[in-house]
Amino acid sequence: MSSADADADWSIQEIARLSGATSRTLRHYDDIGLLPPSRIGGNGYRYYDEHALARLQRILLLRELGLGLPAIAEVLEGQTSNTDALTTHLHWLRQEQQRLDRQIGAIETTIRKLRGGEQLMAEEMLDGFDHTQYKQEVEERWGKDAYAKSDAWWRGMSADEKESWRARAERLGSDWIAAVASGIAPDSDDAQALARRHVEWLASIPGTPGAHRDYVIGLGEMYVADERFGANYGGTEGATFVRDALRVYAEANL
Amino acid sequence: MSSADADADWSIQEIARLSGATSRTLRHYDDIGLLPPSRIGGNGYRYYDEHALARLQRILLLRELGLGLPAIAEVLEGQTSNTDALTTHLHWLRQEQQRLDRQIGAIETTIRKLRGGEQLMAEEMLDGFDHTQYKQEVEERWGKDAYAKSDAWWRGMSADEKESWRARAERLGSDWIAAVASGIAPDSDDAQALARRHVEWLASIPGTPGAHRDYVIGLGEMYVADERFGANYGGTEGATFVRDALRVYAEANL
DNA sequence: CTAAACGTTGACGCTGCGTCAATGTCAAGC
DNA sequence: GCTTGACATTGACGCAGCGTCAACGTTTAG
Repeated sequence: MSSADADADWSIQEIARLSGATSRTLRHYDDIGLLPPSRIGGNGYRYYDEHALARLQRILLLRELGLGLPAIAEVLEGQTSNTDALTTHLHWLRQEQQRLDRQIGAIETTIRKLRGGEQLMAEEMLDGFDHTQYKQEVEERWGKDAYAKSDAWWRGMSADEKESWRARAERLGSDWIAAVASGIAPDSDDAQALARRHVEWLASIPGTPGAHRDYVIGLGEMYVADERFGANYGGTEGATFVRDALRVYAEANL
Repeated sequence: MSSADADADWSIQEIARLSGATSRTLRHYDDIGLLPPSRIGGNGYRYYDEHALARLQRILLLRELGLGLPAIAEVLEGQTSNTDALTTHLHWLRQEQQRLDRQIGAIETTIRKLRGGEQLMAEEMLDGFDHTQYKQEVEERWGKDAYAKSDAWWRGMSADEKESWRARAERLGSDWIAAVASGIAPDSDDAQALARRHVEWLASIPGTPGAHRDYVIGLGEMYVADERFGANYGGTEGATFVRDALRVYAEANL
């Protein structure tokens, strides 16, 4: 009979799995009165029916939108309408976003200042390279004019082009940092995909050897050796990861 | 002698005022070992010298950029370089921003769905107006074709124009909500400036009476009476504030 | 009958202080 | 020498939303 289904209720773990919330969360919602169980067994166990499940779904939906539990409670009590609550919350989110915008701008400015100048990216890159132990090797292999060529390329760009290039470099750095944070290995598929992107990015800089095996490997070493470069990849730890990933990639594909 | 100045140190309240932090914050920084006082009196009082003050300034600077106290400690200990810490933090801020972006998008979508359709803004505005107690008065004064005209105006806009108009309306709503939250009075200068903006915005909609005294006042009443409009201003409370501000403005200027 | 799985009620932890509370100290004026 | 007010101290709770033990009953499958 279907009445058996209609009267059914579930244990705390069962709705936890049905809804995606944890049992701890459900007990918390009970504690603060947001979602009391529909029934409590003689053993103290909490049981929930489909009514409670529906209420839970609404709670989780609003929570995903970022509303606080008290605000959610007001909506469910009918004291506040959905649109009212969401509009208010939307406003607060916009404030937060502006705050982040300002912080990001301030940090970018600070980082650039710490580097000692805005347009030194390219100079630093090759200048830094020269500072490494690989200087001789590089000059022998790719010529002493590599620096000059790249410098001319950089100076030839418009401000917008420079900004776009910088943004691209930052996105790459951001992804490297995320990769490190996620705990994957340098030889994993994801890391190797990043390495490929990195090499393609390098190849887009004229005057450099580009996708050349020893150049890529040497560059990786430099990221670790020179803090100014490592900073783009989340510091020494990140730079080490990038170096290892690049080496694996270069030895396998270049 | 200048040596008297060089050896000076300050009480906790004094550096609090010098730095802008509160004394509670300073005691907290002492508790967690982030900024110990340079000297502790026999009475247990904390005293700070110019060295400690400089350290405090660095702390506050990094804190403004959003870094956590443990991260700041690492930087000051020299375990992490400035650029490393800032780059890592920058990455985390970007993640947060994307999260907010997604939430904002989801909420806007939800609100529009709740309203029952995207492009009903203008229709709702005048339709809702008609539903109020002011319908007769409005029709008598401004003619029955006001709705039709405005409807035609809205439908004549391109998608981009509509979006831009919607964004403008949302910014206005956002500012109203901020005004209410800040606790100012409806007849304050700031609120009246908003009212002016609001009226100018109204006047930009063809087919409406625009900056007409009774129209503006009646519209304000409608915001309170009809929840669909009040939602744009943070709910009933916000709508009431807008109504009062508009009335004051209209009676004084129109 | 037993072990595994699941249930319960506490209670601490995290971020960065704001905010009392209870109490001691110091400088200035009478 | 005493009072007063400003300033100092060390706790300790509170906030948002659960995660994470801990210590201990209950149900269920084998």
